[in-house]
Amino acid sequence: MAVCDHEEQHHLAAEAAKANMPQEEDVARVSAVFKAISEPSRLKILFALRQGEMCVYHIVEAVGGTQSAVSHQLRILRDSRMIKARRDGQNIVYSLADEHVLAVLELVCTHLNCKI
Amino acid sequence: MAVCDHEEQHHLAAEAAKANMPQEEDVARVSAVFKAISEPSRLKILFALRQGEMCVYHIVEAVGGTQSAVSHQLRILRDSRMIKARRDGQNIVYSLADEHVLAVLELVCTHLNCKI
DNA sequence: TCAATATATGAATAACTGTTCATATATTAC
DNA sequence: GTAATATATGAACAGTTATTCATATATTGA
Repeated sequence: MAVCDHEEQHHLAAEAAKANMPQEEDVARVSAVFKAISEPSRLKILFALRQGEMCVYHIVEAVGGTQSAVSHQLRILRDSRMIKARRDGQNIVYSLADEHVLAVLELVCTHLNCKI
Repeated sequence: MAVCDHEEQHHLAAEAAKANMPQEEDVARVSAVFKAISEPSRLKILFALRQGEMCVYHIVEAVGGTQSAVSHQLRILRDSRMIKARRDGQNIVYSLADEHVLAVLELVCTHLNCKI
């Protein structure tokens, strides 16, 4: 019956895990954030915006790629609330949504021991 | 010539962004970490392991799905160093790799204002 | 050695995602 | 109003990824 040498301990952990598992909806929300910042091209946009707000033209200049591709990526980052946008005349000016964004990036970079 | 009303400011930011952009390799490493924890099924495994180490059988019990699917996900999490494994007799016992893993999860949950 | 159990893995398929291209919308200047 | 500029978006295609199924490996106990 025992499936492993730690049946009692692991079973309790599994029960606790089920009891404390976040709701599907919250898992999906967290997942969406990580997915948004998991593409290299989107990561580069976030790294670029560390320097301050920029309009699309200059983001393209900073990260490369086509205007269309960057614009699609900006939408995904915006939908997942990692960046915010404001219109300024003909331009849309983007910036990081809040201090959490940089904090997450820095935490992972620390974890990986890579300087950014 | 000016592409936006903040040409000077944005151009400087873009130049700084290019100068401070992490190397492709580092972007890829950071990207890989976020990708690893961006799938709902893998996120659930991490949430489950908050309760302590568990063998595969009990992880399956905690998060659902088939043994094979969970095993594939465990490999991805392991390859990206989010979890670690040790053999214990017939079982492989998994646990979170270090305190950074939970810290990142909690940071994002705080950002989203969802309790986990 | 053999059987039983726990876990891992390769291949195939289905679903998802990023980019490109063409085009649409919005703002400004005339 | 029209032209020019900045940005966004829909569709299509290509590349990627998660799951399933079948099977392989590793450990234990007999």
